[in-house]
Amino acid sequence: MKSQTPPSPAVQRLSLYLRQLEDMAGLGIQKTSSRQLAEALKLDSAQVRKDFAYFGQFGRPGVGYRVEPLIEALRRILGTDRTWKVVVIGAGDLGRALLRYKGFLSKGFELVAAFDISSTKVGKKVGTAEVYPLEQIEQIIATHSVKLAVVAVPTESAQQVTDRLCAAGVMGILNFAPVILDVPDGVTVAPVDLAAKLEQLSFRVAGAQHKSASSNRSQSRGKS
Amino acid sequence: MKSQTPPSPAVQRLSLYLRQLEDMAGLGIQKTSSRQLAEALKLDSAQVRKDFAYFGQFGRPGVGYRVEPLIEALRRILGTDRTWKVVVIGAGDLGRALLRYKGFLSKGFELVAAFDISSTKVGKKVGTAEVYPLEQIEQIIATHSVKLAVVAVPTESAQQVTDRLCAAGVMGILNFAPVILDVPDGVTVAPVDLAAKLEQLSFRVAGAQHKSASSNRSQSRGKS
DNA sequence: TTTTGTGAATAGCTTCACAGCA
DNA sequence: TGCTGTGAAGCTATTCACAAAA
Repeated sequence: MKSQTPPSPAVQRLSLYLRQLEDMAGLGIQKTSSRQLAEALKLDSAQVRKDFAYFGQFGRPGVGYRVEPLIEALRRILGTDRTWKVVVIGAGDLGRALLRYKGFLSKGFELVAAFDISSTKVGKKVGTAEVYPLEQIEQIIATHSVKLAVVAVPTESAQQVTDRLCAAGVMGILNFAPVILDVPDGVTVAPVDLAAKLEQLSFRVAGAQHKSASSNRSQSRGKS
Repeated sequence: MKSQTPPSPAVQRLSLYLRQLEDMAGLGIQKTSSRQLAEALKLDSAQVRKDFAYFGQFGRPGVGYRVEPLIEALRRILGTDRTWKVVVIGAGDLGRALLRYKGFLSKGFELVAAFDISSTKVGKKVGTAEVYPLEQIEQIIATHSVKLAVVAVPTESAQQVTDRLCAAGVMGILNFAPVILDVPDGVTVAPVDLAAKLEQLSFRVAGAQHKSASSNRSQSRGKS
């Protein structure tokens, strides 16, 4: 029980472990092992054990891990043992696609409202959320105590929207705009740059062309 | 001119440098320095220099880097000095949002076709691409020599669609389905797991709650 | 046996610090 | 002086390998 600070790659893998364990639970599987998890996720089994060890002791030597308790533990660690309210800024194609995506709720994220500058979109319902005018960002974030937001606006308005979100109390931002957002200390940004992801693929594929000895194993990251 | 193999984090940052340089070029800026780039991207200036050094010598001591030549060099390295044809599998909300996104073309990616199982979507045009039935995947990939694909289908069909793509000659896959895809050697997968990204935010925000001494600087990474 | 948890060893990445060019 | 390119140092993360638990 040393409890060092967890490497951030380990925290990212926690999401993968959780997903895999949820899949297993759905199949009625009740126990598993670091080896089984490692195989499914293409990792080293020692890595699985070490990742868990940063957060506590969850397994039993000679036996392995019980699926359900481990799922609960990972959710507690990730903070998704409760439901987070999330707002989406920008009800363009991408924003609306996210609002309609069914997978967030079961993972602990409820999209409670969307915001858009265009009056043709305001008032419409997309998925389970209504689209509000930008003016109401502060009010709705405050009344719902929203801590997480998705930025899906054009690049030009991303920073100013972010400033308002931070001022209104948002602490985590999923950013789809291809720009590095400036945020105050304590606010976390998770960038999603799709063009950059394609560029990484381009690099690997173009690189694999000539030097046929591509060593790089990669379900690439994400770093990402 | 040692040309070690580039660390994969360095390759990811190449996309950031390129984006920043393109922004600069758009503003008419003709030269820059590792310090300037580092500041804009919140990195260390030595890191910027080292990242470039993996691929060659692009700057001049005492002067810095010329923006335009550096952009061209980075595009060549990333393989986006040409245009890649890309297909999108799945014309649901997300697939259609991607098909309508204007930002890919200028980055060197042309969405040439979409595929969907639903006959109500087949035949429609979304963005600049037409939606074809799944049966035509092999034929269209072959006739256009498509090397990159986006998987935006439900989790259950992601692996089988992937198998077909790989068999048809696709070498890089941007995967939005929350599952680890099995691919043959030489094929690269870039996963985009949005729920996992939100979980990372949840972890940071929930963690920052009690232990107010959050040390983790982070435009987090994703890695990914 | 099997499988965890973990110190020790290794590998990988980032930052330092400075020689050399402009 | 200002800035690059780069070995060396320092730090972080992964893998090894084994003692202890079941």
